[in-house]
Amino acid sequence: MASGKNPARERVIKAASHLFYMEGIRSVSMDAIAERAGVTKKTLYYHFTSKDELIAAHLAQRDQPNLAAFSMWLAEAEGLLPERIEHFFERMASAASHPKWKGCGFQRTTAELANAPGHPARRIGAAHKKKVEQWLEDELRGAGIAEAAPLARQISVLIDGAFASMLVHRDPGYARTAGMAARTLVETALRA
Amino acid sequence: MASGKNPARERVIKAASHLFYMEGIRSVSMDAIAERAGVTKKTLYYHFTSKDELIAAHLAQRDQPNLAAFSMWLAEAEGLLPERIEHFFERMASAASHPKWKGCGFQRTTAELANAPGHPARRIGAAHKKKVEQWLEDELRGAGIAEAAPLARQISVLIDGAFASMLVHRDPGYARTAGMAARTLVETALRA
DNA sequence: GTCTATAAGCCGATAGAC
DNA sequence: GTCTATCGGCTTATAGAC
Repeated sequence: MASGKNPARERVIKAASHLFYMEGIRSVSMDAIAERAGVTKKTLYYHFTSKDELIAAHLAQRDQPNLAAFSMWLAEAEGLLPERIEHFFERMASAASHPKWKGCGFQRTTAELANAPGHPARRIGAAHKKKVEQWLEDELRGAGIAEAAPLARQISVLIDGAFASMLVHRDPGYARTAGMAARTLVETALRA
Repeated sequence: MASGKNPARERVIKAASHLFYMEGIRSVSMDAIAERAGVTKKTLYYHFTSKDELIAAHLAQRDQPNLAAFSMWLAEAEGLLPERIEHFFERMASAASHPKWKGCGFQRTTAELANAPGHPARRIGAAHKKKVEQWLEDELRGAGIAEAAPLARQISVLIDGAFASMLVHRDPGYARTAGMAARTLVETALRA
């Protein structure tokens, strides 16, 4: 479905994704998306019946790549679990150091749609974060942590806290702060 | 109209504050604010030269009450520091249980203004979070923690992570998750 | 309360593929 | 011939600002 079979549709999602992440949801117009995608608004509304649907499609497309990046950041790390977790947060910090970085798209979209709890994009965002949590739980259990679920939840809270703090203060150092906390929590769990 | 004890400017800020928090920044119009405040748009633009200025004023007004609430949540707690910190997060959870709760206004405003790093409201938001961090540091040091600064930073990341996670999943339980993590971190620091 | 700009969404028509 | 994907222009509502 999302293969190269539909150039225009793909270009629209790509354009929307870029603009939504860079500018925010509500400040981006459908006209701007159409222009950037190189299609007319008629084509845009042929593929997406509303802006809300396009917002959801944009987040849906970011789901897997995001999970893959997270997975890689942990997989590439060497050493024992505490060091590997800390490396993960170090990678968050370096990602946030890029000048175009503007926080977590899922979190920002959720914040901007706080008045629309049933919005399709909200569901996709929540599902994405749950997947992160589940992935963490599997990794922790695989590394020998017995009570993996609560620790995975705690680390996922630290991840989102790092995203939020780095954006507020424009300081990647907060990911390292979160990493130290996560390391302490993992070490404590390993001792139990 | 009904001025006197309730000056127009105050009513405008109060109306804006309510609408911005409930609906988000960009989805609230100046007309809606004027209507809710019971003033004409002429009066509104007499007190605030732009919407951006009003956004900043709204956050500035929330700064002190927010800090006061945080302070109370910790002050009212009994027991030792780890229990008191956990109580703080429990109070976050109960605040988030109210049906009208929609996350942290500072965090959501920052997210919505992610494309405007120099926006006055961004500076006020960042300053507010720094004050929270500083207040935590003072409290921790007062409770006998030597290296209070890094721990305060870690707990502030947990606070923002709790705000973000509770909003995404619409589940106050994430504040308790953050509370357990914070408790572990405090206990570890106390042992050092 | 008026102005100007711009937002989201809609419509009839059409060229090429099957 | 029908179907699919595309195009340009238009309507109505509402935005911020004075």
